[in-house]
Amino acid sequence: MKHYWHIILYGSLLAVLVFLLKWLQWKFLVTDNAVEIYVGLAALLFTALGGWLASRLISRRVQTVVIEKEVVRTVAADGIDDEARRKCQFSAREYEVLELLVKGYSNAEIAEQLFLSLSTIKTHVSNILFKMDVKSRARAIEKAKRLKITR
Amino acid sequence: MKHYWHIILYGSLLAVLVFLLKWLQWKFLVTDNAVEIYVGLAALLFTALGGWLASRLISRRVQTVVIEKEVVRTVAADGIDDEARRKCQFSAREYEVLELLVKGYSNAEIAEQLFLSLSTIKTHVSNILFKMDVKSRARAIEKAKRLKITR
DNA sequence: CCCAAATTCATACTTTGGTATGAAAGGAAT
DNA sequence: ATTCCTTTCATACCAAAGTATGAATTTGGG
Repeated sequence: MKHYWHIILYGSLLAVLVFLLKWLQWKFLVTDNAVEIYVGLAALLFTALGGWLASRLISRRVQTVVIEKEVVRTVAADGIDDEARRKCQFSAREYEVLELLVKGYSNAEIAEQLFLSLSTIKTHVSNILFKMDVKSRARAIEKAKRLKITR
Repeated sequence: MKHYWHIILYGSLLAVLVFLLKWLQWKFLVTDNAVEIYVGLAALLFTALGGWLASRLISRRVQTVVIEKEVVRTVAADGIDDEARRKCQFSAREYEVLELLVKGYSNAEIAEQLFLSLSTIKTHVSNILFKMDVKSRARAIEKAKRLKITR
């Protein structure tokens, strides 16, 4: 709606390029295989143009999804600690451990399910608690459920 | 990495179109202004191609954003399942302890808040875990939240 | 009043949780 | 190639959780 300038810009570029091509044709038509050159050139140019155009138009879709991001902000307004969220950038493994931890599994059970040693789970859990800024798995469970960190 | 076919397909299409344009040129070059026609045609074709290509390549980003959508939906109204709680037969005090336990508080913190000794809390917690048929406070928290026993 | 249940507290003990530290191996980015 | 991050594991140590048992006090109902 408010992006008419896209079409205008595209039309203008089209016109300019057509004139450019006309000029190229007038200058190089004396040689035969010059045609392929500027056709290929035009193809590349317009492919790039189409790609740029599509990327601009698709970026609008991303912005539409960003509206759903604002719903996240709404949750943040309801009590999500943005600073905590940034600190909570879990690694892939840590998130796996967290999912089981939140289900109430003990370290030994998590180790068994992920085929890892108890030491490894202890390390992961310790790092998770640090990243979540809590001092016990009980608080981690409560916080994770409250902030909807896991499903 | 595993999308080499994109480039291959693009190259093939480019070749085909160049040959097509060559044929158009051979057929319509007798007339002068036919040049603008197939140049415009080529422009449109390659613009569309570029757009399609870009849309295919960019479609991934949109999916990445959608993941954050799942974090959003949270505002579900949560009520207490009285029946689930009655099945556990908690005493008044036990329920008080349970409410704090589910919030992730440690035994010491619960004792402090209820003005009771640590021993008393341990007794209550132990009885709560027995009544809930779980073996750790972590599982108790998970179960209580899943069955909506507390607020 | 008496009984049963609830509440409180303690002591001792075992298990689990959590921290600190170090180290080794593999992957990815510069 | 080197550096950084992740993942893995180990050992040691301290704190917290959980169990078992016993006991004193309170409370509500028959």
